[in-house]
Amino acid sequence: MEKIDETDRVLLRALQIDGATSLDSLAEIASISVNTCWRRIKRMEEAGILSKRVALVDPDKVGLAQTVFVAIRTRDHSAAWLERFAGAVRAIPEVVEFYRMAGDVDYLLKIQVGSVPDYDRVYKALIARVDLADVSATFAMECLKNTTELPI
Amino acid sequence: MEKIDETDRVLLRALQIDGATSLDSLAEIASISVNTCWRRIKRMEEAGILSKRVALVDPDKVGLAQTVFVAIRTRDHSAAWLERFAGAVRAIPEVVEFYRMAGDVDYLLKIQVGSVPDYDRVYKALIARVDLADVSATFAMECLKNTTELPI
DNA sequence: TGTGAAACACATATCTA
DNA sequence: TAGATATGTGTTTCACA
Repeated sequence: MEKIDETDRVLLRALQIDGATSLDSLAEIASISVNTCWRRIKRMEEAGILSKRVALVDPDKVGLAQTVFVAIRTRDHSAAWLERFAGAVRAIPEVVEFYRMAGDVDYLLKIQVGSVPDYDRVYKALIARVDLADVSATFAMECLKNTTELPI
Repeated sequence: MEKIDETDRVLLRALQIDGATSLDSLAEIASISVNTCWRRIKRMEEAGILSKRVALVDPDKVGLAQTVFVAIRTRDHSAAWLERFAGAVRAIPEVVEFYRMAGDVDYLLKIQVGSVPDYDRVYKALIARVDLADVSATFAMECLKNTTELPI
């Protein structure tokens, strides 16, 4: 693991808020030269600390305001089954997050769709592909916070 | 609501994957001139469809690999209480997502920390600020997918 | 919509402390 | 290891046709 000092953290915080911040501004914020700043960012990109730059799209504005959390219990716990299951779920673009959990729920999915009927289509696609013991959906009524900023 | 055509969608898809894609490439992908491309993107930025450009940081590489989902039930359901509660929760940087839910869980938080003891500190900070009926945490063992790309 | 030019930003080299 | 300076190239932004 690459080590990160406080200056790196300052850069990461700024880039998490605005990924288009210029090198000039970043150098000023971190009180280092533009040159050093460029080298640090390049290093963090190469180390995979800064994984990518993306544009964020407002879900409301494109008709994808419905967030659904889906808790899944499975029958089969073999490695081969998991691999098949994980592949199938990852391939569904509406599934934006997907975790294997501790506790009595085996997997948790976060699904982003436009409406409840849209969710139903994703649900059907899901159960058509793999055999699941229990699938239970909970709908979000309101998004109070959703950030890509990690607490660095 | 601004209307979005298929060309806009092509641009959004490309920018969701790589927010640093040059206007030249975007224009080529969408088969439009650089100029038109620039104007479309500007329009979508102004309309808030493209909400921001950010750099994504790999949680593993900065020691924030532990994701915790916290289901909360409340005693008080007044608007004033909700406002106070929402403000307090939003201000906690470890809380990266926060939803008001339908069903028997009132709120769901996604918390990003480095370890279980770190989560405990966030938990204590949370219950110190607001009175909650029931708080139950579930830990993620493995992240199988986590994307900012909406299924546009 | 398209052209083009000015302004800006990036990536790298070289030299210095 | 970090900073100053210089420079060719690429990119964005915008006025005008």
